[in-house]
Amino acid sequence: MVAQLPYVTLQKVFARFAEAEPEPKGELEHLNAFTLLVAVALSAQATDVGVNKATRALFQIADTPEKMLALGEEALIDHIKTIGLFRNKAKNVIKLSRLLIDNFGGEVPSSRAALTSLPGVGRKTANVVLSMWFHHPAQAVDTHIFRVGNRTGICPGRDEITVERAIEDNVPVEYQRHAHHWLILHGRYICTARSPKCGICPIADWCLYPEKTA
DNA sequence: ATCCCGAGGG
DNA sequence: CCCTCTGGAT
Repeated sequence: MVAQLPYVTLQKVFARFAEAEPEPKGELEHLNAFTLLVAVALSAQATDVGVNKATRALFQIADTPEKMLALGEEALIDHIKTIGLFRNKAKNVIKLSRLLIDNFGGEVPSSRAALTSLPGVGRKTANVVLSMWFHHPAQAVDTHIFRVGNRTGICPGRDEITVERAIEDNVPVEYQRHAHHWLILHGRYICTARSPKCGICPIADWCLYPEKTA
């Protein structure tokens, strides 16, 4: 088993997160459900800053599946060239736009099965759309949350699905709605992959990391 | 387990 | 230079 913080401690941890940032929001720019889905798909192994820079102009001309198809793969590549994995992503976004029109009436579907049937959309991306757009109780586990969860002991797990369950089972219910963004922002700015900023960490008092490195 | 794959940080 | 970034498909 991976070391996990007790429930009473998690209450204090999340109360601290809530105190510092009462309404945490994602940092991926989008205009509607379609652009959110595309933005999240593009964000794989890329920074939100880089994705936003590319999608700003893109979404102005292509904010619907129809317009994305009209734009076409080559022109789409021109827009997202600066993002890693751009060839696969461009191909996926075009196919996905086609499928939304053919199979879902041009709308972004609201079930995990339907979402993950789309190319380039896996469990993580689906969970982000489900929770952010449809307000379903889904926990998306990205690279930050996986690292933070395991390093601190807040929501540990050998794989992403185990971490998802750790959040659902152990994070106090009243905090689950914002758990995703609290953890992600914490991982992005404080509990960074390299040289975490433990000196300014608001939850350092309860973190298991010092024990692990001792 | 491996490939995809550019930009930014340290 | 090496590592990391809101992963997914094979």
